[in-house]
Amino acid sequence: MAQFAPRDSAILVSAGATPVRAQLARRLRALITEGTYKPGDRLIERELCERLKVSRPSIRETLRQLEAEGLIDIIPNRGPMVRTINANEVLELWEVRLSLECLIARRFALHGTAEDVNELERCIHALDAALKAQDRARIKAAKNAFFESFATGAHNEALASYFRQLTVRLSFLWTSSLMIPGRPAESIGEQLALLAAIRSRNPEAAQAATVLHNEHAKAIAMYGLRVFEESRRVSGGTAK
Amino acid sequence: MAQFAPRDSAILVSAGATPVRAQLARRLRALITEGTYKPGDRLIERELCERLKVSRPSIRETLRQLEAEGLIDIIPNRGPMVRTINANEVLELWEVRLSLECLIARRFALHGTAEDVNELERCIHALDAALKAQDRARIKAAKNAFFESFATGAHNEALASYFRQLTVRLSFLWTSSLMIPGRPAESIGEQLALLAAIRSRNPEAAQAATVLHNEHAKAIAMYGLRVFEESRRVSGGTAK
DNA sequence: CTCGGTTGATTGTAAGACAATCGGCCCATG
DNA sequence: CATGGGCCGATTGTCTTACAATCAACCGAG
Repeated sequence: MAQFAPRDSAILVSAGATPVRAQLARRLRALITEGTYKPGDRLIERELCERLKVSRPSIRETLRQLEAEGLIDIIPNRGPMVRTINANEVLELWEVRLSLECLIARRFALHGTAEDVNELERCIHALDAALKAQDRARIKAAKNAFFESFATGAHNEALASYFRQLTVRLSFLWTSSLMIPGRPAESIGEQLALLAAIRSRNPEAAQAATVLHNEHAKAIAMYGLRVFEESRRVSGGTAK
Repeated sequence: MAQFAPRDSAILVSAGATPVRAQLARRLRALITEGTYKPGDRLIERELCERLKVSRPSIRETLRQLEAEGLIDIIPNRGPMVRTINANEVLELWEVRLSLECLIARRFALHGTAEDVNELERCIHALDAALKAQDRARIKAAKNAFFESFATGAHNEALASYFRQLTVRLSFLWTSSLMIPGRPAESIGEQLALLAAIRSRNPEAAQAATVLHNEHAKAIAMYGLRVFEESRRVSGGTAK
C-alpha cells in the first residue's frame, strides 16, 4: 500500500525520483485533513488543475487513489467530493480502528524495542506540552507524531498502514474537538498508563489501557462530530 | 471505499451507469486473484490496453486504484507489477485480517439477523459440498460466498470492506492450497462451531471459534505459501 | 571478464478533443 | 400558484496524440 510516506523518503530508500502524483496525493490529502476541503465539498478537476498546476490525467489518477483510500467519493458523471460521513459510519470506522489499535498495543508490548518505547514517551510529553500551550498546529503535529510512533512500535507495516488510513479518514473529527478544557491532563494520564503497560511488557494491560483511553476519546470524537455537523448545518452546504 | 461491488449492483442502487474503469478494476482484480497474473509479473500498460480494449488513461487510473488497495506495486519509471509478498508480510497481513475477523465474529453474534445466520449456514454447507466434490472453481466461489456472508452479518460496511480487501490481498495463497486431503471435514467442523456460537449469541465463543479456525487455516496458508514459492523458484520468474 | 556507453522499451506528464450525462433553470400548463 | 417537462450549461468519461525522462539490458572495448 503506497499510502503517504511514513516519513519523507529516506535518502536512498525509494530509488526513483518522486513521481508528481505522489506529491499530489500528499497535498490533496493534506488539503482534506486540514479542513481546506470539507466533507461534501466537490473537487472539480479543472479547478484542481489550475490550483495545483498539474494536468488533468495526473489529477484524475490521484483522485482514484484517494477514492480507494476512502477519503473521497466519486459519483459517476458527477465527480469527486470529499466523503461525507454520518454518525453511524463514524462509529463503524471507529470500531475498526479500535480493533487495530488494540492489536498495535499488544504487539508494541511484545515486540517494541527500548528505542520505540522511548520515542513513544517523547511523543507523549511533546503532546502534553502542545496541549498545555493550546496551539492547534502543534497539537495536531504532536498527535500525528504520537500515532506514528505508536504504529511503528508494533513492527507490522501492514497494520501501521491501515491504522494510518483510518486515522486520516477520521481526521476531520479532530479539527472540531482538539481543544476541550479539562480533557488534556486526563488524556495524558491515560497515555502514560499505556506507556507503563508497554514498558512492563504486558500486552493485556496495554490493550486494556487502549480500550479505556478510546472510550474517552470516542466521546470527544462524537462531540466533535456534533459540532462539525452543527457548523455544517449553519454555514450551509455550498454544495448540496 | 469503492472496492468491488459486494454483489453485482442492484437494480437502482448505484444510479449512474457503471463507468468503464469500475469494470476494469474488477477484471484486473480477477486476473490477479485467479492467478492469471502472478506475484512479480509485470503489468505493462500497453499490453493491458490491447488485451482489455481500453485506452491508456483508463488503465492507468485503474492501476492507481489497485495500488492503493495493496494488490500491485508501482515502481517509478519501471511500472506496475503484481505485489510480491514474502512470508513475513503474509504473517503481517494475516494478523490484521484475523483481528478484523474476530471483530466480525463478535459483531455477527451480537447484531446478525436470523436471516444472516441462515445465509451463513447455507454458505457453509455449500462450501462443504464443493470441497467434497473437489471442484476448484466451486470451492473458490463457495469460499468467497462464505466470506461475503460472514462479513455482511457483522453489519459494519467499513469493516466488511477492509476484510474483503485483506482477503483479496491474500487470495494467492489459496490457489496453492485449496485441496489438501483430510482438511475439508475438519474445516467444516470448525465453521459449524462458529455458526453455533453465533446462533447462541455468544460473541466470546464466536471469537474463540474464529481464532481456533484461523490457527489451522494459517498453517495451511503458510504451507500454500511454501508451495507457491517453490513453484516460483522452479518455473522461474518470467520477469526477474 | 569487467566496465561503460548506447539504445530500446516503458512510464510520466501534458494538451486537446468530443460524447455522455447530470443538475438546475425556465417556461408552459393545469 | 404549484407542477411537470424540456432545454442548456457544466462536468466528467474516455480516447488520441505527443514527447521527455528514465530504466534495463545489451554490446563492444579494454
